[in-house]
Amino acid sequence: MAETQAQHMVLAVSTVVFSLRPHPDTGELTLWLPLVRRIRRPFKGHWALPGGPLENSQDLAAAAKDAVRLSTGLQPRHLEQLYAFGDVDRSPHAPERVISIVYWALVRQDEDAQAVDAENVDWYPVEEIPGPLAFDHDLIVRYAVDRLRAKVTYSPIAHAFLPGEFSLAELRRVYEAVLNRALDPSNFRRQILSQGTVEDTGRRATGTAHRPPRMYRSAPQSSRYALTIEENNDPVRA
Amino acid sequence: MAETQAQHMVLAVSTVVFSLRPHPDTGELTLWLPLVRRIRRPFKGHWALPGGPLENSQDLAAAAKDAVRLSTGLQPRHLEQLYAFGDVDRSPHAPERVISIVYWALVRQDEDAQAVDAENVDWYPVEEIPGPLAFDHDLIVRYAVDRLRAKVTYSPIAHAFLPGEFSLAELRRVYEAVLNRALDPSNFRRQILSQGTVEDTGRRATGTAHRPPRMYRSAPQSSRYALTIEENNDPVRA
DNA sequence: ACAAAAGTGTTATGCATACACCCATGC
DNA sequence: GCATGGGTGTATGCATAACACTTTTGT
Repeated sequence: MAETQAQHMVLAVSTVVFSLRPHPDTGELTLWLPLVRRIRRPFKGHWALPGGPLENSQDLAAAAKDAVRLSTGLQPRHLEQLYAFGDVDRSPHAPERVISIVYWALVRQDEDAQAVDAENVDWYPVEEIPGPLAFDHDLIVRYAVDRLRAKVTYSPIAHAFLPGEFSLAELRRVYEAVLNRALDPSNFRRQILSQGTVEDTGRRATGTAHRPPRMYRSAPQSSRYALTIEENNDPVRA
Repeated sequence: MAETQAQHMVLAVSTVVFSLRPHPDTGELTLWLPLVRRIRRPFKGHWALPGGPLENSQDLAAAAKDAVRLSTGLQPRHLEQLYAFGDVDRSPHAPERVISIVYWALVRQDEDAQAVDAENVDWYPVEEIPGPLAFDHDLIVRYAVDRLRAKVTYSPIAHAFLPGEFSLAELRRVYEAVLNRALDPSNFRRQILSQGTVEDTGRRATGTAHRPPRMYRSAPQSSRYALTIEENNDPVRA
């Protein structure tokens, strides 16, 4: 059975990598992601998600992390499995059937500034993807954005975009960029503080043109699950 | 690369199948699932989730559905991808590395009564699994139960356990069985009716030993997504 | 009549939203 | 002083929960 499989299937791992950068026109913070221009068939010349075939000795998450590192030189601060895509007809012009296990990742805003893009890699705002992408990657990107937007509302993943210390206004701007809508500063403050997901460092920012804000750090999680270093919600052994 | 993969990996699809049956001791409705006793190494003699290697011409969901049909003769009324498990060390004594894409499914209570279990298949209450299961299937079952419990609170999947027409008390008992706690009948009624996920058939049940309840059917979904026949929430093409 | 479950009404509580207003700093 | 964003206080509406109460059937 394994032999039959082997000749006609490839198992690949890809990653949708999110970062926050100002929009070139409006200057507003928005979601960006890196794409890789394909240099071979099928879909030669189209843009695609970073990824590649799964190596035999690699865990799935490790392969997803490698996709980030190899395309951008960055280390993801949050990594989580999105979905496995494996319809028989999803790679129409490919020699083999491709099953893709897709992850999504967040990178820190300050680290993103030092991104070293590999050959044929470019970043795009999620609303301005140079489509159609290769394979079913348009669908995957849309799904990943939906998941990120949903998850940010009930989980403290937004912290993963920020450095170790941040003001609540910075955190709010992250939420606003992800959700693409303005949030009330005072209510946002109360909600975040009541969650207990951040703690006051006692320090304040300096050099602002106005009242200096308190700086916070993200608090150690008190989930009933043991969390992995990426703070994802994968099923874990107790 | 594909050749290297081929010799050492197998891609399998398994399904966690949930049904509702009375508990043998208490008589209370609880979650059950079918397990398959392994007749070959590795984990010979242990119980495992229904499933098998992915056929080349099969979509992932079709393979998951086949796992249900071949083990129990049943047709799932809800089918949804759970997670892809692929750690290098998850199949320690197997000749090859196994990557499993796992689905979870719900079967209707009335159809379950006609289940025809295959050889070496038996059902167990989810809280009384004859563990340890093969591979990492204990972990998978626990994760699937968590997902079901979470999803039932914000999605009308519970309907999938019930036949075309049902009373709100029957629906409530489904929720109570899944969540494993009692729910206030009056508040439950209001919540369900305000969601608009059920509609009154105009008929009433007969032969009850008390006031006959109205019968409802599940209402057509008005999601912004096109839904598949299984009513899952997989990413779909617009 | 009584038991049992269906179904309605009322109230309390907590959370999200909206928004008025004060605070502290650089210029 | 004034502009700017940080930060606090308060009223309102909505969803949930708790529970008293009425209705309708079979026995």
